[in-house]
Amino acid sequence: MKSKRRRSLADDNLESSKIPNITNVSNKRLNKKQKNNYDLEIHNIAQRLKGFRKELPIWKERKKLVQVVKENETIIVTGEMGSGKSTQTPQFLLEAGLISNGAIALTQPRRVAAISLAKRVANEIGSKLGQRVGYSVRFDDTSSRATVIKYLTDGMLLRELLSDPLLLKYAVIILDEAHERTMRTDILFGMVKRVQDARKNDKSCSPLKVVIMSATLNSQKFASYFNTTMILQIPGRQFPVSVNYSFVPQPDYLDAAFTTSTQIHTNQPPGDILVFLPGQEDIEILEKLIIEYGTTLPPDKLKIITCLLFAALPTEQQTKVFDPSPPGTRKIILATNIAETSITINGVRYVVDTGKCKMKKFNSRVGMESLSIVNISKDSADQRMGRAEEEYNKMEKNTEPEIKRCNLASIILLLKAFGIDNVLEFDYLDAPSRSLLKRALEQLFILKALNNQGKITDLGRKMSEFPLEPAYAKVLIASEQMSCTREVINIVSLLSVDSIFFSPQDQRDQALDMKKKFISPLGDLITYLNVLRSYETHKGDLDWCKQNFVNKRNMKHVINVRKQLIQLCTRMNISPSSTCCENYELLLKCMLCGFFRNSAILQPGNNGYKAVGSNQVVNVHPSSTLFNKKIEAVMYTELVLTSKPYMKNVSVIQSSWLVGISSNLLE
DNA sequence: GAGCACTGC
Repeated sequence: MKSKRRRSLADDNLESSKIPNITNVSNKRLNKKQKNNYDLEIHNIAQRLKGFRKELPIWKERKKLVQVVKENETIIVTGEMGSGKSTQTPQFLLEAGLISNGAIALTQPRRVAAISLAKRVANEIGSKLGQRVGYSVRFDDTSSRATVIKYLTDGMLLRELLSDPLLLKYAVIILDEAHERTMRTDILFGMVKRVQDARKNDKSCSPLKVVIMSATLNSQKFASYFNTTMILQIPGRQFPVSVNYSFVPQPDYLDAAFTTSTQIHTNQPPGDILVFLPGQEDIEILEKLIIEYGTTLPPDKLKIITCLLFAALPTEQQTKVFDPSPPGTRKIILATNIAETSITINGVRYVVDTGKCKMKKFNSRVGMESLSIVNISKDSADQRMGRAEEEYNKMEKNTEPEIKRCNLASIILLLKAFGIDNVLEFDYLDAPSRSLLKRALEQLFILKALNNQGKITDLGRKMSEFPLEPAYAKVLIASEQMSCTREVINIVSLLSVDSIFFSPQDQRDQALDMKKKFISPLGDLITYLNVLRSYETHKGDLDWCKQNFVNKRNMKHVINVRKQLIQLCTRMNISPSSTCCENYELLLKCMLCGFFRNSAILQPGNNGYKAVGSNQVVNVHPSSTLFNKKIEAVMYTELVLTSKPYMKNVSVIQSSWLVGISSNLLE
């Protein structure tokens, strides 16, 4: 446990709040005089920002940076947050005239980061967003032909590889936040190496420069993987931070978090407290404890207000953390790791870190995912800033990369679509285990995305075009023959969010009650369709959503996904409006084309279900509308291991449908 | 009759 002064959580955007953002102003409605004023203002802002740029630690290194990029194919740049590397590196290269034959791409693992960096840099070079500087994230692309500096999510660059295998648009690719080791960045490492080689060997192509940017830890590993010795270290900014450690490990982290925060409250000067906890349950328990403690405080003490922060919380409640604490109060924010990278809160002076987080692991043997509480890595702790010293030394240096612990089916299909036939021998920075790879290949083979030689099929190539897990893409393509594409698009979109419902703990019964009117006897998938239909009848009205415990933010995402899938289907000559009307039997049969392995048969007696593929005993999750319903045969989209193996998103099927199902599948 | 870290296309 520790408490300390905390620096801003923002990376390179320390001053962005002080800068008026005018990049979103529409130019169309301005008259000529206004237009001139507007251009002048952009110019003025860029001038003012020049001062800020010169104060960044990376400014002193700019000549060296440009020189090493000129002299090397690949370089590693390390630097802590606030060094300015993400905003300045592309500008230095641009100003040095290094990119006459293509643009600069800079990838980020998160959308918000890509967007805010692009806005910031657009202001700095005095350009309108979407002109010389732009960004590209899912559902939102502001880049144009004029764009020379493009910020994009790692997933977007992966998608661009499908249509532009040599990335010829770009002269420089910068992979930022490399230490985070998302599955997508890990694949990009191998792919940019290949693209670099391919362009070197093809005299008609210009060479590709690669810059890997990461936190200081582990730069050597990147250097040897990329066969370079060029590591440029940028000093970070200095912040007055004091770290207080607990002398002994804390067995009960929740109790320790409670004691530490209340001690800070009684002994330390005003300033808000941010507490990192692994999940919603702990957050809610600790809130109760703190509120109770608050009632015991003498009237002359600061009052405590609590704020909760986790991803599943509706947006209005999330934004409460940004309200400044009223005079005479101290705000205690109880958060998951959403506050580690994604959200910046002003006014926080103390951080209490339990050092725990939840991590998803995929068990390839049984094909189940589970979520467990684990110790965070040093990378993470540094981000959260320090913690009990003894425990810190015991921590793993880095979080285990995603590629070693997640389901690889979709990423393997993408590699196959890139023309990598032998995915076992792909040049991974860290290779995933054989069993994870085998499981992914098997799944793709069963879906007929791969043939028995492991080569990608026409169907597999089509599937890879969709931003969906392979089974969903398969169902979508199968829906063309079965004339139910409209319904499948809806279902697949609805399944793209964690939950379309919101159920606050204190209103659980009301939430369940409101859900009843949507319930279909055929199970969860058709129930979701009913919710979507009603949501659209009410035009997405916020009050309707609240009344019915429907998560508006997630529904908006559903609508966005649907729009994208409709566009993709149209482009691929799959009519997105073909409908089975309300022939749900046909619809569920179609879903079975992707999920036939995910079916289970009710066991005699009270022994749950037996999964068809693996013969293991599985149970209907209590959140399902089919819980306790004793259906003869069911199909599910997800199997999770918690206290038992549970099936989620469960539908009624007939066991007779399973006979000969694989011969019915698309070739 | 259980349990819902966080991203991304």
